[in-house]
Amino acid sequence: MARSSTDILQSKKLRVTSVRENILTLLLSNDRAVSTKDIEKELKQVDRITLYRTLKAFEEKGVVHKIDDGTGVAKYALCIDKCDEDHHHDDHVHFHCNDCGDTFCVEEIEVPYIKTPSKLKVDRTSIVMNGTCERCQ
Amino acid sequence: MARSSTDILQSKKLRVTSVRENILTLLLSNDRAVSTKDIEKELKQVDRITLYRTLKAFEEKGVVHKIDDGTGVAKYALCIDKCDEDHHHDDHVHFHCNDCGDTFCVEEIEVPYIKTPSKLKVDRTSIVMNGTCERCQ
DNA sequence: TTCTTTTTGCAACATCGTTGCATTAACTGT
DNA sequence: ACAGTTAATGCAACGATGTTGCAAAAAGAA
Repeated sequence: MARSSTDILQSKKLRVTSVRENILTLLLSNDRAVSTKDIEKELKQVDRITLYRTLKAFEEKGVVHKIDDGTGVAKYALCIDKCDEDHHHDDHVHFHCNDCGDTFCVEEIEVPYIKTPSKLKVDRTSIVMNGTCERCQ
Repeated sequence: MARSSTDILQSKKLRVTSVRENILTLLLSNDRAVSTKDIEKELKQVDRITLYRTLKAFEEKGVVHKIDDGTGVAKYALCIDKCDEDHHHDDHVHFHCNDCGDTFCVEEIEVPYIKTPSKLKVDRTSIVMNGTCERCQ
């Protein structure tokens, strides 16, 4: 049950650096998915390229998962503990609010089984919902 | 039941130009969704900017719908006759083959009803499946 | 502390998409 | 068929997102 940024990095065998700790701390304090722009705005000293590479490293190690909410900019959210480098637990629905623009994971809903034509071999199903979130109604 | 590119343009009150007819003809002859790059490759004389604007116009009039299959590049597919400028019939699943890279609409499957936390007001649900298509197995 | 490996930051580049503006082509009414 | 209006096209320039190569700096191991 890693909860501090340092713990998470060490448990995933990632070098503990201040950049990584800062990014991870920001992710820990957000329940919504954040974009690279969000992070750049918060952590002004972080180099853009480093940020991309850090997030890629996090993704590969199962620390975060990347969310494509249809807005065209990638967003990232912390993986819950089930994630590792082999398997991402992002089988939940992602919700994007058209008002505030926030995107977050809806852990309550599992991706349902959808019957597909037998000719197709389905590996992954991703569901994005658009609408209005609780705060914006 | 508009089937020729000219018919489609006229029925949607879009000016009939050779660029539009060429793009539309290409879309008509493809069952898979095509990217701007695909179109540029086929129709070399078409200006990139014109292409983007044409596709945007088509989208607004309900001639095509834009598909985000998670690869980062937008793809377009002809709307079936139900589409108009107010409502897009893209409530079907989109399937992206990881082998050949093709993306297409799976008209057979309607987007199922998914029970959501009552706090969320859902306007739209989009489902993208990843896997292997019939030809690639 | 020293050595090795990774990370960082810079520059430069690639791709996707948009905006402004002048030119050209398509439609409208007569 | 023609002139006038409106919309589409093509060019240049720009913006946002993301990547690669390389040298300097920092982390971890001995």
